[in-house]
Amino acid sequence: MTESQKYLSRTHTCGELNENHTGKKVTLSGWVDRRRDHGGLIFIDLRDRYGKTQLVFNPQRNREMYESAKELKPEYVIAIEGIVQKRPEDALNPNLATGKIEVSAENLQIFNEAKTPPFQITDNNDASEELRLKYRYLDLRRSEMQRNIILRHRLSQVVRNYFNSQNFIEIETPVLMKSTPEGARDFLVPSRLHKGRFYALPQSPQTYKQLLMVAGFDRYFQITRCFRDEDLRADRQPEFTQIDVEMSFVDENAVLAVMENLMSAVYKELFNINLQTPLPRIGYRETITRYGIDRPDLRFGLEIQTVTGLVSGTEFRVFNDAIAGDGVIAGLSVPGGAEFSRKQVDELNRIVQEAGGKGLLPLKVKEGKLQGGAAKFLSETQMQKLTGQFSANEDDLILLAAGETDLTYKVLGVLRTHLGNQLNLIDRSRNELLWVVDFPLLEYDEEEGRYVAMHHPFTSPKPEDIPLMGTDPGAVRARAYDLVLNGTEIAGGSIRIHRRDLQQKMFKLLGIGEEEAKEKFGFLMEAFEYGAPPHGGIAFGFDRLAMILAGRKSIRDVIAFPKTTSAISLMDGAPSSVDEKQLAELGLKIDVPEIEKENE
RNA sequence: GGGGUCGUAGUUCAAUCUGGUUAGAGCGCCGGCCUGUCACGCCGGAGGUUGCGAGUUCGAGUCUCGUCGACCCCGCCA
Repeated sequence: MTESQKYLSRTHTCGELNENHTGKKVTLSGWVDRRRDHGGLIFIDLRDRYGKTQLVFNPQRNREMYESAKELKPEYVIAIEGIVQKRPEDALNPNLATGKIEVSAENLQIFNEAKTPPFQITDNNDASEELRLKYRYLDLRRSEMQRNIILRHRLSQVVRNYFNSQNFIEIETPVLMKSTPEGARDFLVPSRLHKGRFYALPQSPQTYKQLLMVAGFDRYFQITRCFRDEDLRADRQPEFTQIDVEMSFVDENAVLAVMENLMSAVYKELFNINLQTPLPRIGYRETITRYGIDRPDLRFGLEIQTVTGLVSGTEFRVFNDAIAGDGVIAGLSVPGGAEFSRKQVDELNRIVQEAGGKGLLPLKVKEGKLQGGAAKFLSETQMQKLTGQFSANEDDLILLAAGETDLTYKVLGVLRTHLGNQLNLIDRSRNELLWVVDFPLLEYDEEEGRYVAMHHPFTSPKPEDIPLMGTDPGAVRARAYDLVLNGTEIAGGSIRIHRRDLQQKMFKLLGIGEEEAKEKFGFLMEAFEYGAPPHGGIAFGFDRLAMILAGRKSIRDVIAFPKTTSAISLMDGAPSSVDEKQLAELGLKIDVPEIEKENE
């Protein structure tokens, strides 16, 4: 029947028919979503990416159609020709865009039958992610996933339109590039023409976009894939997408303003939300002391207070040791926390210790006084000042931590995030964007015994801090900035070094010798000698941005074909071993004791 | 590299703590009935190497060890 039949070409999608089409002869195609067989009457929901439309097979209207509808099972791919008719008044479906009409079938074409899928293609899908990933093409049929992917598409369109309207040029940069030191592990690609040599996949197009600035493309952007061979997380995949941006003849303010306008366009176009700009800016040091993290979630308070001076001069060793060790005493106040059970407080203590801290000193606010192990060391005045600084009220719980400065703030940051979630303090309807600025240029890497770039080696130091490069490298601040949305870093960038001498100084600080610098970055250094403009830029984590905008907890939900936390593609089995012939062509030998057998 | 949660029917889970008869339920699937359903309804049925391997035991889904896999976190991710 299907072979001899003329191909039925759709005239409409499954999401667009309404009462105005009543009486029209139409053809729809799509997947059978559900069949409701009443014996004497069969309903079928036909689904495509635009929506669902109810088909009705009435034996009194068309006996043959009715009989053939009995064969139809979920996920069959069909075309149906029929007449649009209004539904009876008492059989409307207000939950469906097409719920006022139905199509009475007159002609059916089955393009393809379908096996029973391993999980049902429904919105309230509870299949395991493992199964969804293995059958990703089925998972992607679900409207929830389609919404995510379509939102991602709309986001990329807004981005392209915005940058185009602002005179930016989209330029593609190589995916096969030179392996560079510093940063993440590279994915390597062997070369057949040059055996024993390797390309690297870009961790980001950083050097290329700087060279484009030297070339005079003073406003560049690209939505591009980046690769980092590191361990995965809910918000980290080995390949991910960046919105990469670079501008010439700009300072921080110009870059930030362009990006704020981009975010305004995104919220306006996608959600019709007017974003308040300019966005707040907070210094790195300040965000650490207030939130214990460089990407604070501003959707809730619970700010950290530093009380080192306030509790000095006591007999309490924990405080005095911290002070003597040049550390801090800081904490936060939990509203109503005095009612926590012993077990709950122990749990918080455990979290702090897991994060590397020594522990917490809990102080309950009861009848205007503080209760707890540390309380007996505090004078009446100190207690009052403490409750004052924390703005603590009756039955609140002040949690203090004492110790080395960076660690103490870090553990309090972990504690703050935990409490924000546990106590449901996070207002999920809010979108809290902010800039974190004035990052340190370098951080000391204990393992390597040298300074490493906090951002990357091309980040410019603040001009007034350049003299410190020789004397106190750790104190040098960078012209770097991060954009943070609801506690997630969604973009990071900097004003770059554009002079060879300063770049060389930077390499030297990083322990990259002149030879190595020449060998790895000689092309960039040379370019700087032919007239490099001052420039700077930024890169957005496109997947993370899409994830947050889609209200998801994992970037896997906004990536069509993501990998598992062990970097495997469950659908196609990548990575896989290759045959000897391929290896021989590349001049490669595998030196792994036991190559794991691929499943299937 | 480290820590944690999980792995039982096609699927989502129960039975595991406290070892003991035939490993249950919802959804799906198959068959039957049903002309206004839309998560249709009703009746019946099929469906299991309890991830894999070893050990303890008279006896293991259950306890122990190993291993594989998924997910979350730390390290790592300029």
